[in-house]
Amino acid sequence: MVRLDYGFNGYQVPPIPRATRSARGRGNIRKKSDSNEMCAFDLLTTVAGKLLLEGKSTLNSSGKDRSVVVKYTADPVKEDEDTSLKENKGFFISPIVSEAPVVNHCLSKSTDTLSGPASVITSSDCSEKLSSGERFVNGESKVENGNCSTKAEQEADFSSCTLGADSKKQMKIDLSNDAKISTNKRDAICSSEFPDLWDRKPSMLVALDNTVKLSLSTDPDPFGSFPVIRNDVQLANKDDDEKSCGSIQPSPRNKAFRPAPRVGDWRMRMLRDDEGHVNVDSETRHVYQNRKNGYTAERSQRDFPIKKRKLYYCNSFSNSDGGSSDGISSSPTKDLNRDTSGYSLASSGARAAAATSISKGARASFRSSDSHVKLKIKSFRVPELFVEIPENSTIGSLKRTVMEAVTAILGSSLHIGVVFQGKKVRDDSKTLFQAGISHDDKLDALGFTLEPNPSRASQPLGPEGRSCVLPCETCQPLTRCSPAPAVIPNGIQRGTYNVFPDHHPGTNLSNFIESDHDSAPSSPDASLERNTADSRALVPVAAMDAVALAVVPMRKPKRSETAQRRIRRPFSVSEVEALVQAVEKLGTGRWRDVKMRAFDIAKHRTCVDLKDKWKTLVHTARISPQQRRGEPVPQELLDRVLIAHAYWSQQQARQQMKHQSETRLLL
DNA sequence: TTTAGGG
DNA sequence: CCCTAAA
Repeated sequence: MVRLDYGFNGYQVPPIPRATRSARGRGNIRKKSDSNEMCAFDLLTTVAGKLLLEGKSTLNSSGKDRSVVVKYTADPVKEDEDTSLKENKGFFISPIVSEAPVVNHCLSKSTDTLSGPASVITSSDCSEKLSSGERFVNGESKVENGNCSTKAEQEADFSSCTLGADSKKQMKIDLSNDAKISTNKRDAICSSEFPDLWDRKPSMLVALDNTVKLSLSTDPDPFGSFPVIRNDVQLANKDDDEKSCGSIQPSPRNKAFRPAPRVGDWRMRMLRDDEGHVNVDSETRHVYQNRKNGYTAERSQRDFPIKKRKLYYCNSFSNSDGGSSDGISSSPTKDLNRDTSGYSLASSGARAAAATSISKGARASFRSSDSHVKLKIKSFRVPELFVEIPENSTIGSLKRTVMEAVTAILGSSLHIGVVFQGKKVRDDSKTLFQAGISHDDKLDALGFTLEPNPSRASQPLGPEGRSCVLPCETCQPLTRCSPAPAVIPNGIQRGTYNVFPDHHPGTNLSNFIESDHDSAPSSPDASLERNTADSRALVPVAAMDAVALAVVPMRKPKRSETAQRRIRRPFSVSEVEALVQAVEKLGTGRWRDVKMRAFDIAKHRTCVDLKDKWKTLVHTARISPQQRRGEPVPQELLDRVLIAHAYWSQQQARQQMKHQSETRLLL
């Protein structure tokens, strides 16, 4: 080891022979993975639980203030079952600490705007434009038997709603502030009003209704014994990717309401509910098994989202026939079906409820006098996603994995599809009026779908190539049940898919990583702690929303194997800092070492990424500050970049000179 | 697989 | 970020 005095104090010049280095490095890696901490509870094969994204959009570039929280609740009642530990696990993406933006329900006071129970507001509801003169007030709303939809009473603002009046096991959830939802057996919310909407065959999801339960503190059997993935994602697509509102408020403490900064913001909440089901579980479980030992956590997680295809999402619908949109609307209901009695019964009950809520939700749409069609998308379902993670992974890695799974899906592989009166509306240039979407009475025939980005449609399916694809046809039937109510922002007419800009807000995972890096259950966990209770409270809400949920996830059956482009993850300042420091020490050209040194935990940062980043950093440092874009990097760091770059460049040159002279001598 | 570069 | 040629 030689220490150079030149330039930097800690420079090491001893480029270890490649072979040696590699060997050493690999050894280290192995060692590390072997020493992974064991989790207190087994996460076993899959991440079964609910994914709940709340608060600011995960898509926001300001992804820093969110964290993934893992919630685990032991279920005493089922403790005797080996599945008990697998239940009640939930994942939440929540705003970190006070950053939590949010208002539980951004319901406008306008009587024109209707909202379903636990409805989520989208865009304009919160936009200044629409909300101007309006207030989001906490009120109370009650949904009673057979009436999950909006009624006069719901026209009032509320941050809470009550479902199901009578029931022994009444569940109450604090949505926020003082909001509460209490609900009980499915019957309470089931309505027979729109049975016709559900005369399709039950899907697997429906079947699941019997086993998937709402996870409430009073509920002994929250999720049945099936892995359930529930997520509730809020997407925001704003011009500036700023903060958003209209998210469910998990924490009562967060009372501050942040109005969306811009008009025309388009945000929607994606909500996905219990999708797991027995078959899926068993069939996919093996997928999660690790192939090799050494190929554990680190590996699987690293490859997770994109290319390695360990992450894939699909519909759990059996899509047997008659296309079912069920997945969506039914899911929420499951939770409400406390009664596991009869499958059909439960199913029908669920359906009824869903139908009701939907149809009414649709009615909520209205046409304002100013020729604007106002819709409210209560929620969107996110295609099911599976996560593979070794059971000996740390909670932190689990969080990251889930976060990546979610962001990978939301950030790069979805776009919006519009379904109106059973048909997909493909012509983006057509106006709402031309499409007939402006008629109030037809709004309930309007639905939105989240579709995989065509260019990256093909996703790895099950291990055996088990298809998880949901036929496009399925979307048809969905229409009716997907009255995604939402206020339509100005931009919607232009083309819905714009809703998901490609540059998805830098889902910045670095936070997690960093936090994890710090190994201090700091901020994220702290927020977690706080939100835990609240998160739990949210569950019901999600369920509710799901009921009203209208969008059907669907996936194009086939598509070229085009590899999916990785989502963009801008380097955070701290990452840059780490990179700079590592390069100062190791020099350029040793990216693998740099990676191991500074980004060992950041699975998504490959040595190539680091190399590229350094390249751009050097470039950035050379251009004028005015020309720089993105999150500003402290000048101090840029200076170091230049210095280090100059130093190592020179070093490299010298090395070459030396080499040349040596060969010359030999000759 | 890692580097190094171009795109 | 991606893709590749080289090593």
